[in-house]
Amino acid sequence: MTRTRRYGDLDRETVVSAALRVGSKVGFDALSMRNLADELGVSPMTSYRYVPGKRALLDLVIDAVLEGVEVPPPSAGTWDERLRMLERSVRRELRRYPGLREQLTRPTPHATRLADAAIGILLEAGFDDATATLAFSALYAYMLGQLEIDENAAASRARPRRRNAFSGVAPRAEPLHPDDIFEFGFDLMLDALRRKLPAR
Amino acid sequence: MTRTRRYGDLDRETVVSAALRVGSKVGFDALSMRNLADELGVSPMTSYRYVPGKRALLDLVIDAVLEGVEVPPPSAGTWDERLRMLERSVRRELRRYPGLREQLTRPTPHATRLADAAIGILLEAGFDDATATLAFSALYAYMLGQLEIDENAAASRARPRRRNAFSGVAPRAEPLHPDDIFEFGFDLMLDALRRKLPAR
DNA sequence: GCGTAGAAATTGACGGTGTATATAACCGCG
DNA sequence: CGCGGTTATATACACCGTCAATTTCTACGC
Repeated sequence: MTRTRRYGDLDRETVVSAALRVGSKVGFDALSMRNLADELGVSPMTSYRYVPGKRALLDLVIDAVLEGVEVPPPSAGTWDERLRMLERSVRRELRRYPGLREQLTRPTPHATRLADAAIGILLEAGFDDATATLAFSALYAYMLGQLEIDENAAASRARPRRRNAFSGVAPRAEPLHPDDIFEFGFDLMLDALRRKLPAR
Repeated sequence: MTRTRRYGDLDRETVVSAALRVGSKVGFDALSMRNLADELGVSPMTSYRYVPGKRALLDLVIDAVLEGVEVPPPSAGTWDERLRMLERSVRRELRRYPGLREQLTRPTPHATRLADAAIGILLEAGFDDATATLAFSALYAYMLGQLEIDENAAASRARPRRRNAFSGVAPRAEPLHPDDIFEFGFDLMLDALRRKLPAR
């Protein structure tokens, strides 16, 4: 496949998707410009013609992943249902590529698109600017944190070292599905938010 | 200072605290076994006699920082007040060392001590095992996520590149203090949790 | 068909990383 | 003093991101 590459047929998108592939295979922490070049069947410096550097490449990868998330239209349900769908989609997409999350450190175009959408939903629901902003921040932080926790837990599981729970999955209860853990906290926030809404 | 070092007077604790110092100075991402050695006035491989490797060193650093957090005793207030104090302390400690948080990937002894304490408080409050676990996970995830968000925001601020909000601090509202943002979401969760408590 | 400009890809190097291994320096004890 | 074990160092390896110089290729005018 990547063997028969002809002179001109490399472009930014090909590089980005190869990076996504390599990252998924070896982990995004182990993604390097060199093994990316191997995947492309090309020498290490070649990618630099299509991408300014590694940091920028990762931003592009993130953005490509987030591009797949679509915002539920108003017809999809009430504000809280739509918010849940949106946050679930983002979460699902990020969980598809473990290790990518920690690279999400900057407001890429699609990240801001999704943030704006979430805030928009909150504004429509009747929250004022400040509250909508705060609520978004809370929901987003929660999602990020929950992702981080279960990536760490998954990593611990992979390298067993010593059987030890914690990291959100407590010692006493039998292991719960990450989705259920996630929904629990999300519900807490939505419940409290609903109550903050001015009566209509 | 680190100049007059005599033969035998190096130990694990000295190494760990030097690592904490270097990390605070140059950022924990830029902490290396080599600049750590410089700080200690010693050659690069020396630290390996006191610490198994870099990953383990970082765990020790984390644990040392978390050691400083004390659990509020029952006399300190109601369950929710104590939970808030605890989470605030952890947050404050982690914020003191930006960049350390992303190294918190494993259940070090003091991390589990604090997690157990938090779950303990929830159990005392009257939650059953499963709910206490879930609630802890939610509160902890939220704190982690909020820390991540404002570390990223701080990094963006440091390297201005392009004036752009997002990352939890939305475009429309004037910048809020991270503490206020944090408390907002924390309140949401506590409010909802209080309501879940079986009537007494 | 040929020559050539410009794009595309490569080569090689530099300074950095974590760490395995082998060696040297030191100190206390007999 | 000498010897043994602890402690520190030196050296080396494989890998990293990326700058700079160079080579290879392709498309186009003649």
